[in-house]
Amino acid sequence: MLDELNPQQKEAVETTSGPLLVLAGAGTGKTKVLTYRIAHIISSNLARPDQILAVTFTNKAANEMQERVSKLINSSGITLGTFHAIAAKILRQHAELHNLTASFSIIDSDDQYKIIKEILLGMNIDVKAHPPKVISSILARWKDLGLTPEKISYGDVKSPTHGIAKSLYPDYQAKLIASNLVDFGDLTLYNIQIFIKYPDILEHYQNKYQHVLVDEYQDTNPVQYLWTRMLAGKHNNICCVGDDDQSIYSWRGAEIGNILRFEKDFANSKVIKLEQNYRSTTPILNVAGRLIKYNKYRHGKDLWTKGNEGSAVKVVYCWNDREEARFVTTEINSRSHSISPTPLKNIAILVRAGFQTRPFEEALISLSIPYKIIGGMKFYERMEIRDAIAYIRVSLNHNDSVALERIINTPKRAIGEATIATIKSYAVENNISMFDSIKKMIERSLFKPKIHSALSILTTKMEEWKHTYDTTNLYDGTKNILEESGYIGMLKDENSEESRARLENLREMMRAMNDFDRIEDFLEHASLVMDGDLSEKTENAVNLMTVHAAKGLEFDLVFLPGFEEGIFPHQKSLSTEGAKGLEEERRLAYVGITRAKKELYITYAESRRMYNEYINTTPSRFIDEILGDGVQKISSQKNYNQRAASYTKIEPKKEFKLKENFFPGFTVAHEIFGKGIVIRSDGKNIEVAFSQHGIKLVKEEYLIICD
DNA sequence: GAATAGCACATTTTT
DNA sequence: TGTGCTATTC
Repeated sequence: MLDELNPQQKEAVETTSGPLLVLAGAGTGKTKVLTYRIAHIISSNLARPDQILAVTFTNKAANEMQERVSKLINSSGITLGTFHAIAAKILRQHAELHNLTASFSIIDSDDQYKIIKEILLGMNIDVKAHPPKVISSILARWKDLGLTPEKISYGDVKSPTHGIAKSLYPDYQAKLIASNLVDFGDLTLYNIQIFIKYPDILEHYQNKYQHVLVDEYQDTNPVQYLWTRMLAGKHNNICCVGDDDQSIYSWRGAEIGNILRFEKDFANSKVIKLEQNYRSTTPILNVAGRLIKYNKYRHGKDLWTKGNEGSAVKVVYCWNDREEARFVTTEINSRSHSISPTPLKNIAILVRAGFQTRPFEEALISLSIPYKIIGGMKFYERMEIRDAIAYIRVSLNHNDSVALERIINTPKRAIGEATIATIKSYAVENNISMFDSIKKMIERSLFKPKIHSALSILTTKMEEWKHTYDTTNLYDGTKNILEESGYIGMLKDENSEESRARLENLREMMRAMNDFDRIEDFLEHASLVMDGDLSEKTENAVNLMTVHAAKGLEFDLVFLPGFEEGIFPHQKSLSTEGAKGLEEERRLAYVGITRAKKELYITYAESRRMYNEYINTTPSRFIDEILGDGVQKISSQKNYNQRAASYTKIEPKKEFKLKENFFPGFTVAHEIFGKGIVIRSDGKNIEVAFSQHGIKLVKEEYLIICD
């Protein structure tokens, strides 16, 4: 088994005792080391599977690791999952120590905003001046640092909004606990609080986990760092794998210092560098290497690869953002029509920020190139899914006021703001949950008849639904709740394209539920694991996503658009984080570059539409930093004209002049050929790339501009 | 209490 | 550019 590893990988796999840091550059076989190490520990009888703890950040990474380990060895029994999932599991064992029950729910950011907003309104604070979103992220950062409400000092208050956050923090926590809820940050934080307060509990886990492995160590925040350290504290067999050059989550509380400090933190530790890259060509690695060398705050690694082939990295000038999109998409189009086409699923457009995707989407649509956006609207973020889950949550846990409020008037039950307000104030006065308050108010006939009957039906049903899953499977149970509540009826009555899609999503969710034994397991999955789309179709489509979302992925052909000052590096990163921000932006660019296996295009536009107007941009400083061997600078237009000559019948010599009305990049429509994009124009004859009919030369009078 | 219209504001990245 | 929120009206 170990023969498949290079010397450094082998050393990392075989160094099983004591603290080990594996600095694994992009594409150097990091997951291979982790999985082989686990297999090696088990097969050499160094530990049993249940004595191994392996932690990742994303569910995707956890799944991949699980899969690859099980191919090597019977791995059942190992604790393998994300920080959040494992911490949730541990917290459920000891929930009562935080005044929770084992069935607590995990809320997402949307629920957080709602709770925070409500507290703000109660405090008579302007929600516009202190947005719940901002406050929620302040609280999250504090939790990342391990700061509980009583630990917030005036030094942590960096703005008026921080001050509001400080004063609201205790109420926020109290509200969560009262509703039997926790947020993301609570999971690991509550864990370490328990570990500190109850050393015997910590010791139990320390004894159990003889080997601890952490993936993407550069992304750990202080609490996660402490959590891992505590759990590995006894046997001290901790293996952290990561790449300081790929630390791109500081805004989420990650501390690159954790990985840079490793040798100081763990006495007698060993550090192994993996530098042989199995992914990219030499030109791509050269570009990546030149760029990242500008960073000061790093361990320092040099990636290399066998063989010297590979086409040059292209740095492309475009005159505006639409032209940039046009260039990229026509480039993709020509690949898929070439003799040896690159499958679309091996092509990615990686943007710095979400708003950049729009011109690409438009251009891809007009050329009829299938694409998928990764990390857009997530399945569980859909309204109907959240509503359904809220119904289930409040049915199982009547105290979950957040879920109750979400669905109390969905479908419409004539319960408006005013009624909800009276229920809440009654709840506060009597120190009971909203649900109990409704029940009491019904008993005392405090509602008007219409509302009285609506609420009494709802609460009675909820008490029934609490036991729905005792006798039925998850599919039927959920269907029952959604039908009896009128939710499905509401969507059926609406009978629109949208409502039918929502019903289909609900069906998809219910089908997925049958993979679980207990409803509680499904709820946990929904709040922690259900990332991306449920339907993991590996359809052949171009991948369009942010660079952040692309971490860990690889593609034959990668486009990195928007290499302009202000976008990449992003202005906000520079203005709020200064030099550190710039280094993180550079790491982000590094991550983007190292996604490419065979070919890489870096593009920049001279003029870009932001908000509503065109602004002129400056090429990114990163472009200057990567120039050198294996880089070719081209201009989108020139490049296009060369190629256009080879596939169209137009005489290549003929000079086209731009006419004001039909600028290249404009979407136009033709009566017969349909929609297309203008390539160039001499005023009378317009060369158009039609999505259905290919490139044609048509007269101006037959075209209309669509945008 | 629900529906509508008008207005303000946005765009960094997310487990 | 579009969306999401608020105020206004029914």
